[in-house]
Order: sequence, then structure tokens, then C-alpha cells
Amino acid sequence: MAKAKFTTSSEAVTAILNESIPLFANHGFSGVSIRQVANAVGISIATLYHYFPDKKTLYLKSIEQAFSDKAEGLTDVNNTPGTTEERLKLFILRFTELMSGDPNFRLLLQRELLDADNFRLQLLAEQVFKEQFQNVLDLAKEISPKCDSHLMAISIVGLILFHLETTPIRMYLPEGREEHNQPEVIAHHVFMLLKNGVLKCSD
Amino acid sequence: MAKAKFTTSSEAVTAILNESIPLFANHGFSGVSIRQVANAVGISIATLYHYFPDKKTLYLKSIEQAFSDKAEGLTDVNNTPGTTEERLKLFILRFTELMSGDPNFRLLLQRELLDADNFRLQLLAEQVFKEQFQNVLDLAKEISPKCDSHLMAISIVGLILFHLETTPIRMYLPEGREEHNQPEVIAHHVFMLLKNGVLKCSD
DNA sequence: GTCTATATACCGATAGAC
DNA sequence: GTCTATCGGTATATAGAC
Repeated sequence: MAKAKFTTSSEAVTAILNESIPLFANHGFSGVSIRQVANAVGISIATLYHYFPDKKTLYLKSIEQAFSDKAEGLTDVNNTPGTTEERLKLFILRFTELMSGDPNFRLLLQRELLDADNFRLQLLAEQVFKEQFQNVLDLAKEISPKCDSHLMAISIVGLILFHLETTPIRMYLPEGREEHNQPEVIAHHVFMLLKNGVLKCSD
Repeated sequence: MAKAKFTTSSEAVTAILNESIPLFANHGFSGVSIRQVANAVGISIATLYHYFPDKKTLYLKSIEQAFSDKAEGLTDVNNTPGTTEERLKLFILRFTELMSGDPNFRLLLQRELLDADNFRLQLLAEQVFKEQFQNVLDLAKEISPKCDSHLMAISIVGLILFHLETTPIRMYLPEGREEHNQPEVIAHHVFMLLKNGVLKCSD
């Protein structure tokens, strides 16, 4: 008779998600097989199916788990004392560190932007990013009231995310250096660019 | 006996790539089967294998084809008369239109940034993007000499690409509007942001 | 709760007729 | 040059023993 590998059901689920999240983040939904996940956890396929009804559910639960708690950790930036500029600087630094500190989250987000259907995108927008995006939107409204807030908010997070997105190809591009991948360097550059614009930028 | 479907070999290759490129762009390497491509072209799997030795080669040739000629079309911006600011504006508009006009190219690029190994990234950087990136780099050096050119160049193209990347989720985010997806609107916003910075931005 | 064994379908790739 | 037929392997998912 097979021994119980896990003491509780949620412990098993956690162990499975711990393996499935990095696999899906690095190879995408169709690039990962149930077999791979089961092998990584050290259980059989049938056992995996005992905890998740099918592959798609496993994927969605992986997303859900990887995205949970990301909705916090930034919420307090708008309630921080200081000038608008200081709060922008703080947000940029926090967001950059958050995103570089959790590669799986960023990779899954990028893959969802590529692969998700409208229903999943709507879910993502309304249940994961809405509150956070509203905060950036408020910051954008305050800092540049004459500008389209939505476009500005996208630009702020986009600047940061694209620098992280291009990390692997950077070294092969002209003048690419290792230090360009450090969160503090990226955050500082983005802040200076946003503050002064390209014409008066200096770092 | 089967009739010749194509009059020349290159005609057949073109017909196959015309189907494989959008498929790979929308679903990725492992999200597309040889069967799907063959069905889309209207030929048998065996016929497809007559023109391409294996799936990986078909994928790489699809990338190659989709990326060819993209190296031109922007090269002349640095030789355009006018102030640095005018040339920056021209580059942003051209690049935005180029990228929104060819979704397959952008999608394949995003997928390569996620999936490609270091060898393929190096190939991509040195044989596809090197010259173009150097042009942006030169523009960045000229426009903001006190700033790290590499970071600035990445920021300029990143701002544009991220707006296109987030197009599908935009409408579900607060204050997202259809007009935000128009290339001219994006280009104008990016230019104004780069020119004045977030503090003095107005559009 | 975990396993082995298996069902069924599809995968990439090939053989060989025409 | 194009096809049908098929190979061996792997995919997702299930049945049933323990």
C-alpha cells in the first residue's frame, strides 16, 4: 500500500503549485505536460489528477496562486507622506523590486498577455490589477493632470516591465552591460527619464 | 496521381510560411502542430516535410521570414534633415506604425524574448536588431548625452512596444478607451512623454 | 491517497505507392 | 511532388487495485 506523501490536502496542492508555477512561467501552458509536473513533484500522474481535475484548472490555479498577494505591497504608496515626485520615485523603486524579485509572476503575466482570451484578460484586469492600476492612475493624474492618465499609467509600468523583459537579450545588444539588469539601476533610470524627459535626462 | 499544387518550390515554401507565421505568432512553437500548419495550407503532413526537414526548422524559417526586411524601413531616420527632436518624433511614429502594422512580427518577438535560448537571442540581437538598435542608440546619445544610451534606447522602444503589448487588456482596465490603441495616439503620447517628462507632459 | 495499468487521441516523422 | 498509411512515442485523462 502506498504511503501518504502529504499530511493534508492543501499541503499536497501547495507542493504541486510550487512546481507547476515555475514550469508554466518558463515554458507556457502548452510547453508543459502533466507528466513533467508530476515528475517534478515526485508523484504519479494519477495522484496529480486526484488534486486537480484537468490541466487547464492546474494552470489557472497556478496563475491565481502566483498572482495572489501581488495586489498588496504597493497599495500604501499613495498614502505615503512626501511630494508627488517622491511618491513616484518610491512607487517605481517598489514596483521594480517587486517584479524583479518574482520572475515567475512577471513571466506568467507576459504569457497571459499573449495567450489569454478576452474572458481571462477581463478577469485578470478586474480581479488582479484593477486596484493597483487605479493607484498608478491616481498618481499619474496628480503628477501630470494635463495628460491622458491611462496612457501615462501604462507608460510608467511599461517602462519598468520592458527593461525586465529584455534582460536576457541585453548583453547581446550594443553597449549592454550586466549592471543594466540591477533593479536599482533600472528604477533610477526610469525615474530620471520620467522626471526630466529624454532631453534633460542625466543619470 | 496527385496534381502539382505549386508551380515552383519557393512558391510552396512561401505558401507554407504564410500559414505558419501567424499560427506560431498567435500560439507559440509548442502551441502549434505540424498537422495544423499542413491543414491550413491545404496539403498533407508528408508534403510539408518535403519542404521542411522538421518542425524546429519550420519555426526558425518562419521567424527568419517574419523578421526579414524589418531591418530596413527605419534606417534612414538618422539621415533625415531636421532637429534631433524632429527626428525623434519621426522615429517614434515610424516605429509605432511599423509595429502595429505587423502584429505577427511583434508577437513572434515577444515570444522569442520568452522562449529563445541564449544562442537564438544572440543571433536575433546580432543579425536582426543590431543595426536598428545602433540607430536608436545614436539618436539617444545625441538627444540625451548625459544619460546611459543603452537604457535610454531600450526605454524608447519599450514605451512603444508595451503600449501595443497591453492592447488586448486595455479596455478592461480603468479609463481604457478604444482610441488608446491607435498608432498615432500612442506615438504622440510617447513623444510628449519623452520630450517633457511626466511632470510637464500634456497631450 | 497513491499507485500501476490502460484507454484514446494526437504528436512528430517516415515509407512507399503513384 | 503529393498522397495514404503507418510508425513509435507521448499527450491528457481514467479505472481500479490496495
